[in-house]
Amino acid sequence: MTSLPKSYDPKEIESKWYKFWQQNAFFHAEASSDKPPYAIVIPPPNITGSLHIGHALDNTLQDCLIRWRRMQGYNTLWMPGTDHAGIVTELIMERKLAEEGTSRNELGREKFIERMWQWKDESAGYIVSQLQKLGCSCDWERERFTLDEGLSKAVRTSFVKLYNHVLIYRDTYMVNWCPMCNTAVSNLEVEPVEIDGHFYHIHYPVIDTDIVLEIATTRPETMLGDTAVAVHPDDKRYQHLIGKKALLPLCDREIPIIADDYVDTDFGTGALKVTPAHDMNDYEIGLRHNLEQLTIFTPDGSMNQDAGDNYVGLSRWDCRKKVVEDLENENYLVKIVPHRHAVGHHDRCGTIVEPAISLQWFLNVRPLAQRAIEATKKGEVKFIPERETSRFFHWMENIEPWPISRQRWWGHRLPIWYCNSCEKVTVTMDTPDRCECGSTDFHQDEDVLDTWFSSGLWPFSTMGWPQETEELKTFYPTSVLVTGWDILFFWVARMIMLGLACMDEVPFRTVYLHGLVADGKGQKMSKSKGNSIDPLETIETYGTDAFRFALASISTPIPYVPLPEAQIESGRRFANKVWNAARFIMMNLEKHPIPTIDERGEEPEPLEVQWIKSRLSHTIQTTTDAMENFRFYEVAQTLYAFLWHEFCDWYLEFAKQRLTKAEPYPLWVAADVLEQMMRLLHPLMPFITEEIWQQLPHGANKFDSDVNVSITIAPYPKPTTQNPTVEATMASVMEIIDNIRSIRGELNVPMGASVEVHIQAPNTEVRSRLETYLEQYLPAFTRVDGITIAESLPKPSNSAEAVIGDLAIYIPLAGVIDLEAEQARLTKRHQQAVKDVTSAQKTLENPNFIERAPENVVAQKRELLERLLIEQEKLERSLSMLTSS
RNA sequence: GGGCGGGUAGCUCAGGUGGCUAGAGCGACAGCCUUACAAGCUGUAGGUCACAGGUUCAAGUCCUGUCCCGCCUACCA
Repeated sequence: MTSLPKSYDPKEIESKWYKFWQQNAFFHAEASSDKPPYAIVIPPPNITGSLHIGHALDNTLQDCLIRWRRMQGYNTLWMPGTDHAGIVTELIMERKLAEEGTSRNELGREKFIERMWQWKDESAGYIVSQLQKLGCSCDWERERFTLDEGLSKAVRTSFVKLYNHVLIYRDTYMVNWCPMCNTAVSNLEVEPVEIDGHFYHIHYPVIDTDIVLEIATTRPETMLGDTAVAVHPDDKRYQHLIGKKALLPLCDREIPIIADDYVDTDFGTGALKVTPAHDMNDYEIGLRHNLEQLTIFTPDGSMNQDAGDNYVGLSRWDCRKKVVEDLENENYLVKIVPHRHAVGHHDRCGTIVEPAISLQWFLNVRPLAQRAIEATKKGEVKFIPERETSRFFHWMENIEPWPISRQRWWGHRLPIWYCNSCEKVTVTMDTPDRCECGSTDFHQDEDVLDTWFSSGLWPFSTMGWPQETEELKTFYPTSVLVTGWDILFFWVARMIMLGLACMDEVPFRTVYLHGLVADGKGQKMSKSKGNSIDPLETIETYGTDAFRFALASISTPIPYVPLPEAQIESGRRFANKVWNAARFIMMNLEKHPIPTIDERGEEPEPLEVQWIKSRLSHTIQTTTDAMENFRFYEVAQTLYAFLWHEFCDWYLEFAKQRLTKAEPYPLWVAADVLEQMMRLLHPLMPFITEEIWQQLPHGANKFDSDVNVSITIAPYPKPTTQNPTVEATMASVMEIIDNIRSIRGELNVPMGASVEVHIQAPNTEVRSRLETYLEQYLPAFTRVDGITIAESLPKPSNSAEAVIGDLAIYIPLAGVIDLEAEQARLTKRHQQAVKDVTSAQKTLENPNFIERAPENVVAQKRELLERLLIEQEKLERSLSMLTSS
């Protein structure tokens, strides 16, 4: 008896094979090789993080590509690694510290970083082991971490290089400031969220007049930092006030009334309070009019001394309340109206960001973006789906300087030193020895780099840059980058820019941007929404292969791919189906072992063998094309349909039938087809395919001995011949079987009951084919009591009938047949036939169609109509017979 | 305000350059433990392809407009 259990149990099998693969270093890429290179760098997950559904999809697809190319004989490198993920990771640590009753500031920089490394060391293996559970065939010997020595050197090297090209500079500018994280962030990290706020209308009295100006603001507390009121120069209502001064309520400060085009006369009251230190637009107005920039917030988002004695120390929100109260008490508040508007939130911590003026380091990305655009236009990088290209261009064309310094500790410290004597700035790889002024006393910049800076170097820093390594020569530019469309700007764009800047070459040839996993309702899965599937739990319940197959199945080009539980169940059922097909074949192979090639005689190829080979070839072709075009859902669907509905539903039934007649050859072919299917399926379902593949017969009678070590390095199947004639013949046989089954089903013939089948086949050639094949095949699918095939034969009384073109199939059902049911059945078929005939006739009656449509289309239509007319006529005749009898 | 994606069976989705009688999975219904598989087998039902025009011999597919849904993006305080 075979060792395969009745149901597929993934647990043991999965851990067994992953170890085997690793021990044999199948995933290791050669730094140089005769094989063509194929490389993917992993989007590095957070070192302290755990596998979420987005990772699962992303890495499954990458693994599919990598395994597929490896089998195709490429020298494949899947470069793995992790990211230090600056701000998020620090935030989590800070939460931990708070629980311990301490804080980052209490610990101090050195101790804090020590803790971070400790935590990193503790958790580093976690995410890696999860990726391995998922089956990822990464080259783990090359694993990298963004804070590694090598990668840190890459960061410093690129920084110095960019600085020397005057692309990195320091500037005082308005940036988005997170009061929670106490750092500047880039505008990409700011997520605008629509919130229900208010419009506060406030009176600003104009000095030396009785006039009051009414301004409207959503942030009344910022008035404490107002240094002007602006109106549009053409606004008749306010023109006469330009040049006068307004009295700022609560502050007793006189501020100028200025004219600026920026002001929209139709919005609000048309009078704009100007807070140059706390609003991007006001900042620019301030620069134009040389206004004072009055900062009223502290870095942690409360009011500073300049907000005035009444407000100092209050939080932004408490201050707002108090300002509104005070305005009301002093009769400056006109009204408060509800107003919905977008407010920027820090995407890492959710805090409302504060535009603030600060001294930061910037990377001038404009020239880099220009190069990236040109390279893309030249086709050096291709985006899939193509629509992403326009999103990429749009962002690149409107790009702004990137603030790269972060007032944090966990990350790459800026390689910038300030002389303690003369203030001179030195940017070098390591601490400078001495300053121009002769001093040897320096201090390094306190800030670290935006995490995305080091991620931007990932495709080459992981391969040893700035050294000129063999890996870089072999694998750069990499082949594909696979990630979600949501980080096109964050990461992909930066990699392209930095790749061009540092390597003079784009980092990858193709960018495949997949959708984001959504729940059954189409909502993006996320931990915060609580609608997320836990990949590890899913793997535990369904098995990795089932999960991976489900993920591949949903990978259509739409932006949000729904992953309902049922999809994963479907994956599991499929795995089980695969398992049982293999089980069936192997059980029978024990009884009918495959002879070696020498022992084997010339076997005649029965129709079904020719058919399955042709279908397999077709499947290989479709699957390969789909893989080449990143159509993973099509790969999954094609393999599912072939394996289940052609191989299992039909071919194995044929093979069974042959076995009853002691004809094992089709079974041997089944083993061969299964073996090839395992290879086709391997990129999607690595574990079960390895298990089955290993159990299939190997050796002289089957495969080359040097590739039979593992399916991971077995060749990906290539299409052979396809045989349309055989396929057509088989299709007609199948159609007859389908019709007989349908009649039995609809007329409630019990499973066990045998029926006679009479077939009228006027065409000689068709008749002889049917005589050959039906005898062989029919018993495999339905119980028959004898088959009669003739050029013309009478319809037996009390028989059911099916019509296929000029064929008529009669099944005598004396005593069983329900005449009414049969009449209903035929009537329905007839109605459909009439409908189809009418539609075909309409087309063919149109002279323009005959004239202008391609010949083959016209011919096809004619054939169709002919066939439909015959069917219609036959059905009519049968119906009239039925009603008259 | 711009731009993109979507609206096809009860649900979730396929339907590259227009051309066989519009498909799949899941679900529903009916019947089956037919010794590979009940995570299975067999059969059945279910669609005026969002709407309105247009181009064409031919439109789910191309064009225009409209209506919904989602997303990206923008300095309207």
